[in-house]
Amino acid sequence: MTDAEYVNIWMRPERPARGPKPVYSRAQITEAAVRIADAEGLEAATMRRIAAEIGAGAMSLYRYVPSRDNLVELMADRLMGEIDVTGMPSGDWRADLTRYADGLRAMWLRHPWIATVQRSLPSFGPNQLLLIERLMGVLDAFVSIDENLGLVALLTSYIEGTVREETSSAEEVRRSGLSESEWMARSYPYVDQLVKSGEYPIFTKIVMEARQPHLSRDDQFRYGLRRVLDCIAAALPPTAE
Amino acid sequence: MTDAEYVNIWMRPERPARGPKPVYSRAQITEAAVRIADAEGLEAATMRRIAAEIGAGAMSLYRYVPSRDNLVELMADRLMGEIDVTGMPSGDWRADLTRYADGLRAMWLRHPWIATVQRSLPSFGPNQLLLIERLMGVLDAFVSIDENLGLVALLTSYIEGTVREETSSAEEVRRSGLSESEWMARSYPYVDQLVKSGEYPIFTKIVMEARQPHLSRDDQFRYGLRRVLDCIAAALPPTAE
DNA sequence: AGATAACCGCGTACAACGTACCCAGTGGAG
DNA sequence: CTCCACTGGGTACGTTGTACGCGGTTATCT
Repeated sequence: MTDAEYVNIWMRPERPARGPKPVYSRAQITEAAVRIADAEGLEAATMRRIAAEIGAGAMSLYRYVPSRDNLVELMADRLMGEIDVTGMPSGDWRADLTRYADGLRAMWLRHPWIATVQRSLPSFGPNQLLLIERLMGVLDAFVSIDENLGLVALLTSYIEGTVREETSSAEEVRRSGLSESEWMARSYPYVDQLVKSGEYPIFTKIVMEARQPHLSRDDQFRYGLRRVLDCIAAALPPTAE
Repeated sequence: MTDAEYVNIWMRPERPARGPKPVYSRAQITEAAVRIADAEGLEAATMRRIAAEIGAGAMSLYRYVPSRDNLVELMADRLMGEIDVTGMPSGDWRADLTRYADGLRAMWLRHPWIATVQRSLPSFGPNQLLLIERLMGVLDAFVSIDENLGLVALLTSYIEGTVREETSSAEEVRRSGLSESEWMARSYPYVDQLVKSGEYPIFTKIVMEARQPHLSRDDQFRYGLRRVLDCIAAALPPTAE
């Protein structure tokens, strides 16, 4: 079986049997790539840039990783490892799911570039697998596996959807290369024109509302999360609480 | 004001005052790009490829669109236009939101590449604006604008989250260039190894369950949607029904 | 009517990307 | 010791987005 015949990175052995000791490692490369993506966006994490970060030649990375796409999969799984799900299920499903929600959101806020990579089903890295076991273990005693999948998907969708909205404008500012105030000044005329046209009353209400003092992002998230958890509670048998 | 100073495509006028008549149009270019992306994925919609599709030179496109990123924004807004929200609010909020949900999901299934483009707040294209007005008009009479934003976000997150899951493995197959059966055969050893290890009982349950006959995707979606709508109903005042 | 300036389509060119290929050197297995 | 599977990495190729400039076209101004 040649390297090209692997369809999944996780099956490919990292260390060879013979030959000189490798100087670098998958973990080290992944770490460097994540560091660059955090600071300058995923598109800045090019093979040459990552190699330079760890002091290697560009082509050396391909001894450890079959392609850039696969490296991004490694990066995504590394991020999953940041979500603390130890001790789940604890017996208090609400507390467990809240901890997961906070952890997932915090991870996304640390690594907003994760929004641009779509994970696919077959890419079950070790960290993602562990997350699935622990997280779905929380409701496993109460509902069928199908129901469990649906409820976890609902929760995760809520978290990812809201955090996507939270980070998107910040990412846009970063990608444009403009300062935030300058970017706001550039965007203003368009929004102002829409508001003044009078054709978009609800959009206008949103804009006006956005200018008022609000709950913090955290509180807003918690508020919505409580609603989702209530929704989940309604799907559980009465024995669950 | 030079072209470079526009921060938003929607402010840039399409037609000039003087000079020869343009042969092409933004709409035509966007249409061609969407057609290519549907058939071969967003990454296949390169500037040269799009230009070839409409019989133009590669650089001609830049007379109509400032950059490829902006063209993708145009494409995304064109897709928003496919969601039928005419006649909303109709007075029956459940029916309205169900129609929106079905429309959004169907659009994503037609254009799965939309998952890879992250929309940002400032990019309010005409179709997106219209969608916001109609969709948020549905609950506008019952709740505050903040509450409305939260509920619509919850609904949209559910739809996009589930449809993302639906399309991700199909997209993976397409990107790999393998046939579906060949791809399944390649993936099998890894999943099998995980199952046989005995370390992932819940993952194993998921895999076993997936081999059994199921509700259709549509029915599964409708089932989850009903749960989300019930959750929304709980947040509305009693006068809403 | 003629001059002007703003626009048109598009060919050429360049930098940056992922990565195929090749090389000389290295160290465990026989 | 010999062998060869492996190492890091240099060179090179195809593809990408797009800056620039050309010669032709047309609405506006003198």
